[in-house]
Amino acid sequence: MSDQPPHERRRRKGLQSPTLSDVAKEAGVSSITVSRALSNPDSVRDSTRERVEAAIERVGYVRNMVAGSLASASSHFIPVIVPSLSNVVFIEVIQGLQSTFESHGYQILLGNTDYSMKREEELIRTFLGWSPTALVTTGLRHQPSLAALLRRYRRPLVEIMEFAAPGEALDLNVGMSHYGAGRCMAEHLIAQGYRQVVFAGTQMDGNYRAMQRYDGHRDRLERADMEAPLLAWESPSHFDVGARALDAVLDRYPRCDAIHFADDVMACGALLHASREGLRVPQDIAIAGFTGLPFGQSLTPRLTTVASPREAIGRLAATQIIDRLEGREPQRRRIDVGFELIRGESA
Amino acid sequence: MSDQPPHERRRRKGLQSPTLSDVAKEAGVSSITVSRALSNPDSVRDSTRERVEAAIERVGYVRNMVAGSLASASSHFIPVIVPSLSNVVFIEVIQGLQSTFESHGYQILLGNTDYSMKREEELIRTFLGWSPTALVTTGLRHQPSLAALLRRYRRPLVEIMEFAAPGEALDLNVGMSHYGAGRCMAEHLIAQGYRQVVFAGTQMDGNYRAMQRYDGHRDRLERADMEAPLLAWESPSHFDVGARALDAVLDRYPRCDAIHFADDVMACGALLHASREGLRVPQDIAIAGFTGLPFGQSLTPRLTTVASPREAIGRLAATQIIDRLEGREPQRRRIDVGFELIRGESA
DNA sequence: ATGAAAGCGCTAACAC
DNA sequence: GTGTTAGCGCTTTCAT
Repeated sequence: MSDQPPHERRRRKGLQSPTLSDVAKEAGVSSITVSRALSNPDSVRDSTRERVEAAIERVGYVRNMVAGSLASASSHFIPVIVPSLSNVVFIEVIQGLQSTFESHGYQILLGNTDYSMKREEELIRTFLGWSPTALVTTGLRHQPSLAALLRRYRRPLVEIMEFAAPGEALDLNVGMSHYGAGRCMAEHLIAQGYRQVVFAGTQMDGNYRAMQRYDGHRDRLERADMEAPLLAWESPSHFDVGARALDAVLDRYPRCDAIHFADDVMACGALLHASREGLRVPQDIAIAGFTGLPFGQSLTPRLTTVASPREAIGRLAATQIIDRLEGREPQRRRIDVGFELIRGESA
Repeated sequence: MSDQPPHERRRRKGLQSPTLSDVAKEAGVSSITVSRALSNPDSVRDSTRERVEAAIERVGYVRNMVAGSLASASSHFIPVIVPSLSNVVFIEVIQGLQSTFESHGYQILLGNTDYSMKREEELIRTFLGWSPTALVTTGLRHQPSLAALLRRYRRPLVEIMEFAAPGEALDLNVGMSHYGAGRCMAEHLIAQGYRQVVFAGTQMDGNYRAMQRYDGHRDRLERADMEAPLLAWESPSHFDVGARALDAVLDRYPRCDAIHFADDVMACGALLHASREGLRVPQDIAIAGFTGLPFGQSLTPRLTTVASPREAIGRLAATQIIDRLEGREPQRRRIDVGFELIRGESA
């Protein structure tokens, strides 16, 4: 087609940046050869590749990734859906994913659900329009319509943070047992001799992994014939909330001797507040957390907590995906990254 | 393969998901009408739009953003280049950007330079291949070849974190004076009567904004006929580094009465270490930081620091871009977000 | 190892 | 307000 009158006749906004065929002309080859020299250098002769590279340099070619993705029906994008960016945990997971993906040429598309499953579905539906290479999402619970969609998805999909029961995950899975973590800490508190333990957390409805930790905590306590009161706040976790939680617990449960917090931020807030108020930890009140953030370990007393391998979750999830993409079916489709009890002096 | 005789004959992997023209057929209109109903609903008649929407629903259409971006030579991607993801500061900036962009339908592409200008150039060159709508990058210093490239870039570009001198920024700019922040704290320390102040920071070469703060600090001290020794570490900022810095300063500068840290993380590490070691702050040694992180304000004594409006930088940068994209030229091309001295009890 | 042709699915441009 | 046509710049397919 294109009955070009004299010469050059790009109808649209073209003529801005040089294209593959500009490079091809410059190098005296066809554009497909340039394409190959770029995406699979070994498939062209050395001398050809060198000429192409020189031509690219000369014309100042920048590869158009959008066109490439359309033609190949696959971008190098990998959406990563997390429930929050205010929580360091997810930042560290993202770092683990990012560093691994980056070295393989994949680019993360970040989606933040604010703990809303509805938002998760919207985000994923939008991202699917970008022909993503793979998908990473947080948790095992999704809206039924999204779950149905994802079951039909034919590319690698990893659900992170929680360890799935056999058959529970949609595809790949990297995570830990939050129920187990909660139970583990409860076990420790019982062993330390605490008899009246309150669990305190924030946004326990949306953040159902915190609720799983509570479940583990409660089940273990009930097995020891102890009650397991729960105090929950609506605001996101913050030092201040931890401080207020400490006051509230002391007020409402005067005989309470230990608080099991749903996360380290609250726990540290409480720890610092206790020291300001002249309360001795753990003698007057014991404090335990979850996550294993560095600054809990810099405080005096050091925070007793359960540490989760956050960056490892990111790295392993990325590795699972890359294995699959490179044709090596991952050895294990589900990976339990485990957790570790850190015995500080606070509980 | 697939030498499909008469009709239907999608040569490639097609036939997976429905396309615009499938929807068009279903709705009994042309595909451009469907396109318009999607991108500019007001440009089609209500009844048409409703029929289109119903058709979309029926065939389960997912819009192909890649094809759209190719045809319009513009994606809805906005690359955001930051030097680090381990530093909360940039996380908060990203949150500010993300929340604003998201509500306008733009998607961030995150790039992490690890404080390398070379890496910055590589990242931006790659991202340009995605036909980004705009660009956000950190700082005013770039490799000359990148600066040249960016000067030719014809879409909104914001350089964040530092406030530029007139004519210094490439296009738009949102930031603060780091020199001024360093000087401000030095001023405060002098006014408090400290006579031997050491500046301590990490990665002062790559992180030249920390060096600007040191410059402001040094200039102010020298004006008061004081020396301004600098202690620098290569490792990234961390509580431990702050603790070690405290030891090192006490060892090498026995008469030192105040330490001005390049950031709050180090400063808090030092503060906690001091309390472990039984040093009184500020009587034995005063400690000052920079950033204004919440947990510095939860410690006892509270950290004296200079707070930077991090999320505001993100929001304002995003707003600048959106104004420009929507045809409203921003009132000010450079925005100084300023900083604030927080007087804790630590210095 | 290289090339020619045919789209990928959408939107810009220009009718009507 | 809606349709027709011609690409956007690349990669797939098939041939040599």
